[in-house]
Amino acid sequence: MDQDLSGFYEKASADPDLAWAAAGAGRMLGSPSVFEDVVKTICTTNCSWGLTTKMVRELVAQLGDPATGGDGPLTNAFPTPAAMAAQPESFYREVVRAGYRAPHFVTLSRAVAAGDVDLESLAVASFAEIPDEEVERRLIQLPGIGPYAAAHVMMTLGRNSRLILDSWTRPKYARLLGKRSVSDAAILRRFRRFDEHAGLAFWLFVTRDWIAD
DNA sequence: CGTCCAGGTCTAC
DNA sequence: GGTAGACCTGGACGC
Repeated sequence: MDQDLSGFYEKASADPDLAWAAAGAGRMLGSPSVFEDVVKTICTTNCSWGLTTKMVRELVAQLGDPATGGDGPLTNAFPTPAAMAAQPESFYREVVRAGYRAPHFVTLSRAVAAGDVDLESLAVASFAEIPDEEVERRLIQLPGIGPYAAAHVMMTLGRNSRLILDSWTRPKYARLLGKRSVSDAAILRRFRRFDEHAGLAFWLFVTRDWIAD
């Protein structure tokens, strides 16, 4: 919530389809840690939302620390990298039901727990210190993270340049335009004017109806 | 009961 | 650089 989006609002107010957002819309809610957002985002890939929440629920129920999460199993904290690193691949397949994502969770959590991969620095680094290109490059290097997932994680970091293009946003955008489908190139062109806020502009465009007005 | 596919990614041409 | 194929799961849908 501490992001300064005045630059975005300036451009949004000049766009008839997004002028409404200039009243103060615009943050993607992030998790307490980048690790948590990365894991959760992997859980959104190539599956139903129902399965996504099921996998996350299982991770939290099985590996989350009740002591730091409040009272009771429903408020467990999200598992730490170390807690996830201690589990074998079979746990992620058989208990979490993560399927082919299982080895990704093992590789990722062990790399983070061992200090070989530093995700949390991405949350505090300034745009000058680590430009979006570099953040995206590092994220895509992670197992199970591709262009879609990198864009999604970046939004939670307040890095709004990349567009979240997936099987939900693409048809939603096309539907809002009254078209059967729209190419990615056309979508990118439409939001190019928002520069470093292009991803946010696109996201607000396709989620506008989530906000009652 | 078989096929398709959902908030994709990765490998191999 | 662009693109088929494979890949876990589980709910929806057709037969």
